[in-house]
Amino acid sequence: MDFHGIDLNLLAAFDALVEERNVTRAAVRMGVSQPAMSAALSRLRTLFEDPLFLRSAEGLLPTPRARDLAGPVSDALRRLEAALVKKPEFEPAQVAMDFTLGLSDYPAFVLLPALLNALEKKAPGISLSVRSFSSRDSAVDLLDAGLIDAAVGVPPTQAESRILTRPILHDDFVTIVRRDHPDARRGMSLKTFLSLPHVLASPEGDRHGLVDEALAQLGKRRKLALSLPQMFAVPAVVAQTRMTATVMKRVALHSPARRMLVLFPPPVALPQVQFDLIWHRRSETNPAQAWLRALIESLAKSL
DNA sequence: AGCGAGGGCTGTTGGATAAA
DNA sequence: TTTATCCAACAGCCCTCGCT
Repeated sequence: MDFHGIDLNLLAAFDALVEERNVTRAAVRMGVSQPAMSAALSRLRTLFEDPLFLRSAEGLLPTPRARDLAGPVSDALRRLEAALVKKPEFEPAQVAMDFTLGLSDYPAFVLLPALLNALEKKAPGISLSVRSFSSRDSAVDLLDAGLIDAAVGVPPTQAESRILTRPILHDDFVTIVRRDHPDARRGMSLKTFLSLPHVLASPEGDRHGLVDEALAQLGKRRKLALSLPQMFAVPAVVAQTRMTATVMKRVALHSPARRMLVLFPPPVALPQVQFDLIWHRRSETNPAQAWLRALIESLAKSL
């Protein structure tokens, strides 16, 4: 067997290029600079006497030679990794470390109490930092930059091979008004719903939400009196005004203003809201991060 | 065997340029 | 506009070689 001239790191670079189809992202994945990855690609081209990847509008396209090599190289690297890198057992009770999670408001509200209680019991040496994010794709940016270990939020708009997701939380909407509201004694009909001023919680400050989309399909519009980014302020506002709001059920049920509110099924059909656990492929096999993800998933299931 | 010098390789940053 | 590539200058590591 003659491996003369073949550097295993070059094969790892090739594997990263096959997966990412982009020199810059492959460089990030390998923990080297972009020029270094470009140089590695140049050495691979010399080694295999083939251009391997060609630039196109869709990114780097593998040549037939690169496609032939991709599977065997990937298999070989996985086998070598399994054989050579004996991963240490992760013992949560013994470690001292900090995890950073990206959480939008709702997952932070729903998950954090249970998560902190579980960490105190199972891993007292682990502390948490939380970074908030507003738009659905900024979680991906934070993961790409390595600023967070995982995120929980609405699924990213575009599927990316380097970003992994799993649905862990669902919730339904309810329409809320204050308990002694004179216009809602007989329930929440569509007519009543449309006659009341509405509060909309929107992280991006939009004045158009899922309710407005559902109403538009019926050819209807509601009166929006207030749009605010603080989702958890909405029940308190509704409890002390004649406004109504349509919010996720847990937001209403766990609000301090819960006793002053009455909850109705929304008079328009609204989809269930889904929140995903989101993480980067590079942390897929990290024992500590895998343990944290499994813990978050099991806690979400038990809610 | 141990040491130091020299050279090659590969990495970095910073900048320029070409191509999609 | 974004991304890939190339270049220059420099740094660190490792191997080879010659010497003791």
